[in-house]
Amino acid sequence: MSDEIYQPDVVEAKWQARWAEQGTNEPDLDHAERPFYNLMMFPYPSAEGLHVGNMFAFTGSDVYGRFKRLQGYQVFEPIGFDAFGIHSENFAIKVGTHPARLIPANIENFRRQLKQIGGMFDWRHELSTTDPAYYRWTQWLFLQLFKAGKAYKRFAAVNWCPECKTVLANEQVINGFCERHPETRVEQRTLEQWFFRISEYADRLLANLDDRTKLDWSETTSTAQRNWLGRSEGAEIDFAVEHNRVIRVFTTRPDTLYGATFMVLAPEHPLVGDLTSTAQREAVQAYRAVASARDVVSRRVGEREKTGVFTGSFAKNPATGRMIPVWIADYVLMDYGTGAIMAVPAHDERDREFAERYGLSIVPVVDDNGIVIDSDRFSGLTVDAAKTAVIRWLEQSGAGTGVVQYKLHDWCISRQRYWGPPIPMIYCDDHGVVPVPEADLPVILPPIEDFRPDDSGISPLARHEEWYYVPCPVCGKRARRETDVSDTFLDSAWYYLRYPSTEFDDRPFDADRTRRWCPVTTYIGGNEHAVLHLLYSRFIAMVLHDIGQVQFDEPFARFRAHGLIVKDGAKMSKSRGNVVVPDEYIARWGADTFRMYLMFLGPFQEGGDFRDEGISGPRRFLDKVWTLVGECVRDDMCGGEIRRAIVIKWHQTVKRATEAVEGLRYNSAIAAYMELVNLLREERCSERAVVADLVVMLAPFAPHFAEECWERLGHRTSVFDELWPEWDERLVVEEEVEVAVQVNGKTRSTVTVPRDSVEADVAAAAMADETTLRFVAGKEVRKRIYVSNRLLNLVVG
RNA sequence: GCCCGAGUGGCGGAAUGGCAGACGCAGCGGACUCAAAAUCCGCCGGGGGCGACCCCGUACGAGUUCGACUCUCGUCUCGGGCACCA
Repeated sequence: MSDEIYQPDVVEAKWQARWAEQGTNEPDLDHAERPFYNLMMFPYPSAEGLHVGNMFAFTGSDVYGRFKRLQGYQVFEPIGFDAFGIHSENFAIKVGTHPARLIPANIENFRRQLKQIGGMFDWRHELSTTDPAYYRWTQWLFLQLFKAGKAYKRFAAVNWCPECKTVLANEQVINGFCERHPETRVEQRTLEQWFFRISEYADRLLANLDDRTKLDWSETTSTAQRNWLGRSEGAEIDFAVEHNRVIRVFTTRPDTLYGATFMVLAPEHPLVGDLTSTAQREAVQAYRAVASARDVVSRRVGEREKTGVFTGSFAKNPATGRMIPVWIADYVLMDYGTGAIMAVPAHDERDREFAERYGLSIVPVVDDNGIVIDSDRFSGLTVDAAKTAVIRWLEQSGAGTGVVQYKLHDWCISRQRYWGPPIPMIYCDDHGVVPVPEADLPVILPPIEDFRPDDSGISPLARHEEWYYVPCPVCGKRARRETDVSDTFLDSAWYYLRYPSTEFDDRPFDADRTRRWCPVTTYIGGNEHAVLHLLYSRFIAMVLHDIGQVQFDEPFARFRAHGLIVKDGAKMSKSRGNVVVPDEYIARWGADTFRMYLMFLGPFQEGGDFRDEGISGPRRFLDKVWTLVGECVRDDMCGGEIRRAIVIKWHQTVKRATEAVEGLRYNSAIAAYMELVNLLREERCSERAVVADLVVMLAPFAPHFAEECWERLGHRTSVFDELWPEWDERLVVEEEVEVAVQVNGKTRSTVTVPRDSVEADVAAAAMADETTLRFVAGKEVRKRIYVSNRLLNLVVG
């Protein structure tokens, strides 16, 4: 190979092969003394392959992992494929190829691309969620939750597309219509489905967000989780109705109880039937029919016009003693609070709109200053004081209690689909719901060809009798399998636990391995998973902790959300047609240049704009370093004494780069390297010690390039067996510094003084400076502010 | 509507409250070349001055401070998330 010309393709092929041969990226998982688990979100292997956004995310995480390795950690950086799920299945249906045939080809392509960009992946521990050796344990996980009482079955509303003949996820419903059939209105159906009791964990999921020892996360991500958990403090209050029944409501405004002039129940509320008078029966039934026909999505976010129907019944306001009418309306949701509200039209916009439409009375009970009025003994209190006082009164009188509500709902994990792990449950006429014995796992997903969903509302698996019928594990009589598969988010809720233990086929995760490597040291991923994936993973870890399976209850000690790559001002997406395919850039410029460019275009946590022109800069930079290394090898040009300015810049660069990389400000680290190289070139210096440090610091960004340079410098071992350089704080500042001289806060001049000069000396130098004097002449210096080695401000007047 | 995040040259962006625009891209001028590419040297926020230099400038308006891109309050714009959550 020519030493003079940098040929990325040759260099990259050489080092990728050598890393594989020598196991460079394979830490000793059983004996690592400084283990560092560097995790990135595993991709869904689409047919299109990895795009620039994926490459950006993976490279940024890889840079950090390589940096930690150079700091002396044993870094485990695994990768895998999130290959089950509705995306893969829908794509398979669209192109008419079975997903089991489609996915391996996609994975093969992803694997090629991931190797191509030079990630520090430990390929011994690759996994795919579709592998029976993996989903066996996903099913095992379900059984542990079932045994712990954290999984249960109940009826719940789902979106149903009559054209697709299947259940849709909420994201697949666009304004009440099917994503794939824009003319077909989505309906609501009620099916019996499996749920996990995540809402039991709401307070713990919330509390840990504030515990930095367990959870050091991007603020945007923890804020998103806080909002999603949706904690509200308030009260549950009972309103008496006829026949000794009560309507229980939840409110965050117990202070407005005296202003509650009517009640509203969700149309599905179980008391509606009993409360409906004969005269109103027909209207109520019609309204309920309309509400239940509407899909789940538009029921929530569709047109906001408030509609409702009077039930014919009245309830007694426990504070005023007045009888108030009970209505039903679909703006009240059955799955939040108690499914019933006390309406306070004077102080709630929705209630006001409803009251105005139907001519219901509006009674203000809070004045403009936030003081409660017309509320008996609570009048005159502030809103906050009244909340407390009303709750105390409710509790004393037995009419209600103070409660905390969360928006978080239990996690529905049933999918009436094919491409997922079958839920490992069996239904027996005599023994009811029976879990599949753990020894019988995995319940293999049968390789059926008619995997498309049909009209029945049950999974395609139900059509296959040879699979569907199974002996009851208890009595051996003919029983039926659960035909739903589990949510993809269950696959990804525990994959980090599997990675260190992929070679064990008799346990999901080895206890020693898990203790050594978990929780994950640093997790980097997209904020689109701020709630679902990251929340579900936390919940699963808590359950596993509580049943004694793992020692931690938070899976990701540190999480950082990376930014988005945009193109032409818009997020990259297929529909916009602005997706950039990385392969051609890598072929033209080399993987290292591509990595450098991605890391240079903006702060990693903010993302940036992908522009073709920008990529030549990092390539020119690498070419310069290549030349510098060549010069260093031939003739270590300023060997002996290095110029002072270079020593200073060298130490500054180490400092800046160390701090920038640790803070994921990769663009700043690269800029620092460029400045150092520019100076070395100006000074015609290729001092060996400086060049060697530069190559090491460059290694996380341009790993193949750095390895090659390291070898050219005469080394036989991998550059990743080196240690990241350290700086000497005393050598970060020049012996002579230029201090800015301000007059009344405006910079007017500079003076050069010895480093760490005292204020009086700097002031003397300033008063000898001609430019400064022009602004000070004839005026009295009333005050001086001195910032050591930086600035002197003279306040004159 | 609510909650985050962000507004700095032609562009991407840099600045523990201390010389705004580092670094890179693009552009302009020059060197080398028969020529082009590559490479190298120089210029590169706006305005004024022959010049040393001066004035203005970090979305907008106030404030705190000796000093504000940075902190506080308000306004506007963009991006993202949540959303009939009582």
